[in-house]
Amino acid sequence: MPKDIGLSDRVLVGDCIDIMAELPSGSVDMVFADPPYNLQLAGALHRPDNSKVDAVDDDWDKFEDFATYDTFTRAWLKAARRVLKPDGTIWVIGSYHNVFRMGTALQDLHFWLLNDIVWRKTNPMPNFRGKRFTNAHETLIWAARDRRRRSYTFNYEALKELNEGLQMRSDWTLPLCTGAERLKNGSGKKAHPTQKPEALLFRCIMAASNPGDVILDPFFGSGTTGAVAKRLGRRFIGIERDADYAELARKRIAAVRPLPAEDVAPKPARRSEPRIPFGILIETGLLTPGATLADPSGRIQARVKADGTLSTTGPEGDLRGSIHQVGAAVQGAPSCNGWTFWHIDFDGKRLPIDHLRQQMRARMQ
Amino acid sequence: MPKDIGLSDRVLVGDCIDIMAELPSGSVDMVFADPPYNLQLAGALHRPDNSKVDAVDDDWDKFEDFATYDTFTRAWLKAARRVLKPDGTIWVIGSYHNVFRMGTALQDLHFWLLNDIVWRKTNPMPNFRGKRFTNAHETLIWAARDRRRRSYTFNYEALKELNEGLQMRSDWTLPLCTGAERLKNGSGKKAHPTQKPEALLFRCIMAASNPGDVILDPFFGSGTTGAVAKRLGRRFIGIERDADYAELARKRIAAVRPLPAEDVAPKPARRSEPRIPFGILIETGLLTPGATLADPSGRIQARVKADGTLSTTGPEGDLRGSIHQVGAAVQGAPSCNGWTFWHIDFDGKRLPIDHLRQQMRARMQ
DNA sequence: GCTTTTAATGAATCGTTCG
DNA sequence: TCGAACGATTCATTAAAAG
Repeated sequence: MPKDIGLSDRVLVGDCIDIMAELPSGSVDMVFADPPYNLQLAGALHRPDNSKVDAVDDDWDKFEDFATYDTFTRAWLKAARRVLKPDGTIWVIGSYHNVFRMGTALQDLHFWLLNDIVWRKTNPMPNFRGKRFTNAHETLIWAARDRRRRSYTFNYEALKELNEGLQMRSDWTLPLCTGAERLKNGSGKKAHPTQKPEALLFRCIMAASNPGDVILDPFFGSGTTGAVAKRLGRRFIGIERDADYAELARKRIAAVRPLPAEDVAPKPARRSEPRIPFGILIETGLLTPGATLADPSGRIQARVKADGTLSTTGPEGDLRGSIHQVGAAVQGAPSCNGWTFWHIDFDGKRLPIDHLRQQMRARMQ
Repeated sequence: MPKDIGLSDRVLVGDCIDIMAELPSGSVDMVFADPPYNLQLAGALHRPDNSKVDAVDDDWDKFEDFATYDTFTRAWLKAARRVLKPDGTIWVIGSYHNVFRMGTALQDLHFWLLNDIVWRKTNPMPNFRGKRFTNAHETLIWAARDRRRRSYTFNYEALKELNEGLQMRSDWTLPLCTGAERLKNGSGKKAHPTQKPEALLFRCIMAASNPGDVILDPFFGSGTTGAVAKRLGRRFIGIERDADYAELARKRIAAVRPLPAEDVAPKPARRSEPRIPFGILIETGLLTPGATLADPSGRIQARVKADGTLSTTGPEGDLRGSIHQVGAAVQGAPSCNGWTFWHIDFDGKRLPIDHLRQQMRARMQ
């Protein structure tokens, strides 16, 4: 146990660069940092139902330009590196707005990148204007303080167990922090704009620290890092600029009870079969655009398009849409399972395209 | 069709920075780039059974330090930006070794990031030493040439169809390029170390280009970009430093047959349909002055005037204006699509007036 | 009490055309 | 070039309200 025990399990209020400068060097086992993302939002965004999106437009996320953001990033990373033990590791989380600048800064400051981890959100906010891909993930970078030191903590076996006996991969599928876990203020609104789910911190802390280790979070916010650290028997140092958030975090953590590790194992992953979009059969070449599909009798035919739609001529004119939509339309039925309705001739046999879906599932195992 | 047709559908051998300098500026619709990853492997890597992993250790992947890699990256990105049309977009792909430096360079060169995309590999190479998470993904960055230009190509509807009616997300699950698709040399070994799956290029090209567009790949390698571009009715310019790889790509692409044009046209977006002024419905008798329109619930009503305006009594007095203006006002919303907001009773059903617009469009064919 | 509908919301760099 | 007008656009969850 280090002697600086007095500093741990506390939330310090102030600028993280200043406060880290006061901490003894080489005293921290792991850093988790969720800094401002520098979102650069232009105007208000409305949903199709005309409601306004509650965006992150706080002052703490505003930077004049990339150079200002880089200066800030390098300053706190440098301070964090001094405080880390030689065998320590750091986690940072960000989106495409800032994560490339953080990754570059980490490499320039001689951190050694171990992995980039993708947090796949099961329930992200959609892209309301249809102008981009749904931004459905955030990126974490996990890095060692030094290239040379190879004795950093990585609880390989524990993570493998968490993943049902398979090596934990670099993509983690987890829901957003919503519902009862999301801290609310008096009026029922979210108390902090960017509260992270505890499951995310659980996995980072479980992977890269041991019970009794000291974990530093320089952008403590609502205190998720502290809550999970306490629950998993780790110590923590939180730094937060906003006194109200710091107080919120203190109260939250005070209510947390440390638990034996076996009681906090996450829910096992769902075993359901993965959904296979029809389009992937085309993208991977199992089906060719222009191919002809037919109903079980062979009387109704339709043509496969490159975008995964079918086209055919129905009683009321041209039809184009998904395998399910066109299948329903040609039958005059309210709905249709296109996977079992549409068939393709293969080796002289007429097989449902569900057969191709099974092949695809096997490939994607 | 542009006049520089002579340059497209060719594989040029040489340094991509030199060759791009010879191309006319603003002549390319989309760039796809899979540059060297700067892997920095310390020594040979062995599997648990002591077999050696066939890692990427070619000379083209060796850079002395980050500064050298950055200089190279900025030089080819700058050249690519000059060659791009003002509304063009660029895709780059990389791993954590180099993608942060590419993202930073893109931002510094005033590209405007649109998405980062995660390619989740269904069958990644495991981590043999158990010292890190299985590196199971690579990252693509999709960026517009300019922040201002918002008319870049994004075939939203086509991508949505490829994903069975749901918005395409920023995480794509696709298998590695293996089996018959993987090009082999005479002795049965892989002909190129980093051949990308055609399914990956299919999605990029389908999303961000139209048939006939020119797609430039400055690190052509085995020519996956060219093969998929040709198949989807796009033109391409490939640049490859290694004459043997260029020849491999030429032969590969020569065997590709373009799909029929009708099969590769993306599903058209609604905004590309001809504009119908509301007043035409009245002029042509589809709607009669004096008719009553209502909101979806039927609670709010308005009266159609002969000049194509609506009039109603709102909470703050009489309102009169376009279907959009009045719709916004009665909802207290900043804007409103009057076509979908206002309904009319027809054969006992309440239908949006967009239904009448569809009839009008059909008549005007 | 139970089921069905409706409403709310999440780190968002989210438009195009015409006069 | 700029302002005004047109009009295109959402998924998974949770929770409250309605039946």
